[in-house]
Amino acid sequence: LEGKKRKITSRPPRAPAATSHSVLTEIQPDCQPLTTPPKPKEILPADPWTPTSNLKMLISAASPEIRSREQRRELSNNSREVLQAKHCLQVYEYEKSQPSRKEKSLGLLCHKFLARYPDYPSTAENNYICLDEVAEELNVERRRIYDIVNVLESLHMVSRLAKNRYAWHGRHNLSKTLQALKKVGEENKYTQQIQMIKKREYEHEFDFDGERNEEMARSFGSNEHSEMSFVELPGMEFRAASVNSRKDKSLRVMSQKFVMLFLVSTPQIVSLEVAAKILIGEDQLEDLDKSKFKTKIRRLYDIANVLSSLELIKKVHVTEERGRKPAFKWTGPDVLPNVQGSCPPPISESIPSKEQCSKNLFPSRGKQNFTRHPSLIKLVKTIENDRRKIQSAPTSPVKMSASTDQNLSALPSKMAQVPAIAKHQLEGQSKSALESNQLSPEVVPKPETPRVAAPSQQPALAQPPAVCPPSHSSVSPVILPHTPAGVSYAIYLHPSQAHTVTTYSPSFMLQPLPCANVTGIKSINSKVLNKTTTEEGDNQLTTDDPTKSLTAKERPPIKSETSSQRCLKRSQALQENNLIKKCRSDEESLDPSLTFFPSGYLIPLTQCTHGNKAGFSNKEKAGICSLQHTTYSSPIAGVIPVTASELKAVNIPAFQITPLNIMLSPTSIAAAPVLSNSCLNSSNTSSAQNPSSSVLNFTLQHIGLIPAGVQVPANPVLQHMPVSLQSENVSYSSENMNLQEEKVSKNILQLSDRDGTIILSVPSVPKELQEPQTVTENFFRTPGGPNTVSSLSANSDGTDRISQGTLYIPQRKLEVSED
DNA sequence: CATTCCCGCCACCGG
DNA sequence: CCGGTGGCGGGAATG
Repeated sequence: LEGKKRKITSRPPRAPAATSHSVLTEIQPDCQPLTTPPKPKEILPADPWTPTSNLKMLISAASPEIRSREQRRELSNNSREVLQAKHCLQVYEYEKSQPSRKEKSLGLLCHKFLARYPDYPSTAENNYICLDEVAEELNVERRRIYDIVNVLESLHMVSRLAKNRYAWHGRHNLSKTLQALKKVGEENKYTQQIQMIKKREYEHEFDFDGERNEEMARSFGSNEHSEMSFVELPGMEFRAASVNSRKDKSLRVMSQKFVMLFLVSTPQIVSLEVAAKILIGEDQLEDLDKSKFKTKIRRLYDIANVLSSLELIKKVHVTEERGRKPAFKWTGPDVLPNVQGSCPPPISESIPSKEQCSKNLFPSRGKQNFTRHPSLIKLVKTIENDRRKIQSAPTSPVKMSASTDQNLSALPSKMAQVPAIAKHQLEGQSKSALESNQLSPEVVPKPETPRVAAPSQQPALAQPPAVCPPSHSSVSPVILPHTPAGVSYAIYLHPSQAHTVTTYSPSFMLQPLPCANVTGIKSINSKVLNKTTTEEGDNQLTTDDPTKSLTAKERPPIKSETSSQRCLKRSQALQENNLIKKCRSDEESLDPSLTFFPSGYLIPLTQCTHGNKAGFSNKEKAGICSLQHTTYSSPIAGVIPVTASELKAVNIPAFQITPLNIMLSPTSIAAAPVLSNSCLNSSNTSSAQNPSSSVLNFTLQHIGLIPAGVQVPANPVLQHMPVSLQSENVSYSSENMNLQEEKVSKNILQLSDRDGTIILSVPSVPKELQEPQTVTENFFRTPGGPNTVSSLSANSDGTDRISQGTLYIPQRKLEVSED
């Protein structure tokens, strides 16, 4: 397998002047000598020597532009023949994909690879992978397989058995792995590091190097131990150990770290740049080696491609003032904080004291969830001890104990039916997603099944409730995980009220109500929301039907419209154009009076039907808003039914933001008086995948915030309650974002984010908002803006304090776009 | 030109 | 010592 094929596939990139003829002559020779045996592409059905076939080849090989150009030219000349040729050509192109580079992309290869194995292989089965075989079958050099396998290994989707041999585990371990990774990520203070980096670049890089370095050093200093090694899963390690010794392989570790970054940062978007810097910085901080950086980026692309194939992330672009940067968005399953028993990990940025951390991380009961990590040891010795105990504890041959934990995946295949469903629900299911993907990339199945806090509601398979233990937090939010459809159903109670509800009483359960539309809220929203735009892109896999989506955006008839099943999704172009117009028109229709949610936050509820997911694939296209039936009810006050389409419009956030104090602080949320971490966490997880995602995000944020703003008076009206926002969520919206969101963002408050760095901007501030706002973002700089803010920052010592700062108002908005 | 990232050389390591 | 691994970076394809 020498490099022969390479020659074959590669042809003159551009043969502009070349007539079909000249090109042909050139190509022919090349084609002939093809030596690579089984290459599909080489197998040309028709006789290669025919002019037509050559032409076909040529064209197919040519880049689109050339192709079209050529076609045009040809048309003018001998249209007849050419036309035919063209036709054939097209057929060809479809049948046999063009030998473009994309065909050989790691991502595609990975897809092929993954297609060979089930996501959830039965435990008993021997799922062995022979690298040689695979390489051969997939017709690629082995080297490439290593790339794939290495990142799969980093996720424990495979493990090495021996030379050339791997065992396939599929996604059984995924959730655990992710948990572990998240944990480690938190321990490593990745969040801070990210902030650090962003902050830095923020301030024009080296302007204040001295200061920066100090901070940098400090932040990194705490995690000196950074030479993080491979994170293992308890059950897995020795298996691999038999043959696999070095676990610190860079690609593997890099992959893990990369994933950690996603899990730890709140808008689950990580730009390559930041990732690269962090991954480099860990080892040698301040080694601004350019080539090194470049290499790192290359590697990250490799990893990202595989992760993308796994549908854990997807490529997006974050547009800032400085143009758009490549980034990736986490689309994988939301990672639950931890085992049930443990208290929910704090919000990503707020790192609890070590003791606390250790407690949280290592609840005495949940043994299997720990990762053995050196860095941890360094950090907390006590933890280490705990860990040992835990780890040393006997582990059943089966990877994980299927006990009460959420390891449905571990369930024996017997329960096949149930488990299957459960799994899907639990973890973002990829397979189905893949299939569905074709239709609409947008819909990413949400891992968790919706569950209600009330025991009664729990599905049979019920995993541990997402709810945090009552004892744990003063505020008891009821959190419902997201549904695949993207409808989130979390209910947050007013702190005061929630407070009383330690156990989730049925009374709080949401019940579906007839759909009624709520209007006016949207208008409100428009004022407060941040502006973010997401361009929808699609990857190769996704085929989007532009036509469909458009209609949805139209504002549904207000008030009486019942089931407005509008598809909010629309083509990018349309989106862009329309948005603006839309926004304007929409704005007019403000109806402030419609402030319904007196006391708790309303969160869209979906019926907890397991079946939901199943359907998603179909619907996505039709309207991502298959949510139409979703009803939202306010736990406390009346129920306000809202149709899905309205969902976006309805957002709570609007008035909630109105409150004078806006605390934006991803990092310091913990500092908030009464705060339920669990709540926050769960809220964070919402990703912009869903149609209403952006709105949801927003909502969630607020929700999360609410708990933080504990001070909320009993008075249902939230008006002056301090609200802390998790800006991250807000800043970015999914591709499905609809007009309202857009306009919203424009009109009022802008929360932008540069890659997760939160920036709060208030372009046009409503009077009510004029007052000083509280922003909790440590590194807010004071550009001299009119707005002053106090920022709450977390100090290294673990204490949070509030410092004065100025609200930073960026001129640019953050845009996340897919490409 | 910039972004992506394929390709495969070759060091390294385990057997 | 051999063959599997996989770091690494040139530079091609693509945007």
